[in-house]
Amino acid sequence: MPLALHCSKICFCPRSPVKNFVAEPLWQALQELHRQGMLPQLPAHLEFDRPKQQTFGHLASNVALLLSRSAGRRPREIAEAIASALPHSPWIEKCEIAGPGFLNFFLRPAAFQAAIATVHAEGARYGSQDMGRGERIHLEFVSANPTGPLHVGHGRGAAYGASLANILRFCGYEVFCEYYVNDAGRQMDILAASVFCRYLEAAGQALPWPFPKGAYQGEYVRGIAARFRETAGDFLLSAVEELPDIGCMEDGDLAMDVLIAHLKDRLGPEAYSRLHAAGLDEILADIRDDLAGFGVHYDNWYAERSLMQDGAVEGAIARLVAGEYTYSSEGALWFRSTAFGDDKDRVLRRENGAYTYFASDIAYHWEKFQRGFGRMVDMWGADHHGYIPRIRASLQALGQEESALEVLLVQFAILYRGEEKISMSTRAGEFVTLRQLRGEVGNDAARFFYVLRRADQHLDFDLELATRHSEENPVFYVQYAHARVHSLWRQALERGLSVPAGEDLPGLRVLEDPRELVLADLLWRFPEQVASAARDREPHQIAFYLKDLAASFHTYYNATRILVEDEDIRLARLALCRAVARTLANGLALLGVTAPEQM
RNA sequence: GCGCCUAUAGCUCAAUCGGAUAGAGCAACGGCCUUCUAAGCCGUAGGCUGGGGGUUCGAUUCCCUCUAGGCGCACCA
Repeated sequence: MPLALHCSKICFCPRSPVKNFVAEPLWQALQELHRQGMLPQLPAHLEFDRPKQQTFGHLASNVALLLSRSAGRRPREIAEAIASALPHSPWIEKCEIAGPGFLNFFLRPAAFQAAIATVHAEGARYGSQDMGRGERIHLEFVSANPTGPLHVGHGRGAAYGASLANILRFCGYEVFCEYYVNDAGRQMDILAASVFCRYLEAAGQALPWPFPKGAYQGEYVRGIAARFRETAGDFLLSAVEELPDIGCMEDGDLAMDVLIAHLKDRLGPEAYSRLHAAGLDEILADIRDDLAGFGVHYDNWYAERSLMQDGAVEGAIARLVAGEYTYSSEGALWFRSTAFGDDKDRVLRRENGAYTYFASDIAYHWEKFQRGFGRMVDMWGADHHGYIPRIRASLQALGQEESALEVLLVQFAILYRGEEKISMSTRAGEFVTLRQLRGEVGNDAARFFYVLRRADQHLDFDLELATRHSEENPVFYVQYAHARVHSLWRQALERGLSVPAGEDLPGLRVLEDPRELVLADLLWRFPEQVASAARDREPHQIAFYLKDLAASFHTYYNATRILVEDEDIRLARLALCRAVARTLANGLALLGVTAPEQM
């Protein structure tokens, strides 16, 4: 019977009582009217809205409005017929017709009491579901160049990606998180040259020109150079002879290229690669450690160089060539991306024979498909949005299902300290690192603040606010609600009052206060919210839900005495509070935020 | 110039693939601690959802246009 009960808004959560409580009687009524001939067509699925206004009930259906056309009758007329055809239900108090033809369902307290029982029964799994049905999904996020420590902009991508991974896993997807390491290419050479310059300084060798402005200016480069010199000795000094005079060069980028070419030539492949690795290895280790400390974990770190080494780049390009999507011009090999809607064609192999970043990225995405991922989600900085058309073009040219790639753009986080805006530039070495941020505001506040906005919105991150332990700080607001519940437990035990024991759920029929029902209604909503966040790839929905739930709890707590003498009432209220704490903890866990039992 | 994104209360942001009277927090104002944590609660005020047009039972949401911001337009990554 309920085959067609796929309700996109409610039935994402198979265990939501709503489906059984309202959808089934409604479906029966619709079928009855269908038999009677009033409704020639039935909807493919039922949807419910949660009305913003209490007078509109707990759940609303617009089915009468939708069927109006095919039935050739006015919506209200249909609504009235449906309402009178509804079978009796122990969960439904009444059904009203309102507005243009909405059916507003009012539920009995028993329905909400059942929701509380569900939370207890499912515990840490409450809110989880199988909408993903084990589908494999590849998540790539952060993937910052290993040319320096992560800064607060990367932190946003990290928090967003890790939270999204948690949410998708909770929804039954098999999630694979990967960090793409851009360890090949010019930026890494610039890092190597930067380390070289600092190395000379550490060795007491004066540079014949000022520290290049095209090099990485950050202090961390000095540290890397000093440690490299300790372990590797002075062997790099051979490259000092006949250093090119780049001091007089106007073009900083060109100057770096000249310096890099000199180093490669003078040191030879092996020594140069040691210099190259000195920066890369240390910075990558720092990034891994930083992310792990932030609660962000990857299943794999994928090296761009491995694509070069195992021929994946050549293989992918060969396919493009074979498909006649390429041409040669001005000594370079071009991909005809304009054939797939890109603004201009793109270089794959430069005049000097080196592959572009784009070429390895094509190979990388091709390789993801080879590994069997039917769906991949890339999280990129918003400044890379112009890159999307060419990647999509390459997927099409390679005959891949283009819709399998989702690109989520993460806007920059703009850092403030009160009114003061803190500007950042990696190259100039002026930035607040993620590590500094974590030290200053803590992991919990950082993780929560980062996902408090939609990813595609600019984020103003106020360090002052995040560190303030006050009512203005939403993360403490939510955590405090959780801690309060545990405080109740401690209080009860101290006073020798009985509390709900183990698996046994006390009778909940005494929970009839409107505030209690509102709370239970919110609990009920959690699985729906999780599903919605997963579908839209929007962790902020969880953060907002948690703020709502915490607010409702604080209201309830202030208005209602929990630890009363009457044991039936006390146990029932404690069970409700416990369910709130459980739900808060589950939600916070999805965001990588702790749920302290005491504050 | 072309393309993408954005525009909602004084500020920062929500609004469940189009729903009913657009919601929170902060800031402002007024209340609540001899009682379970005041890191809390209650109340008041605050809006032509940037302007205009279209689609329909119904638009903050979809389409067009204008305005104002952000970002991107490399043989960098």
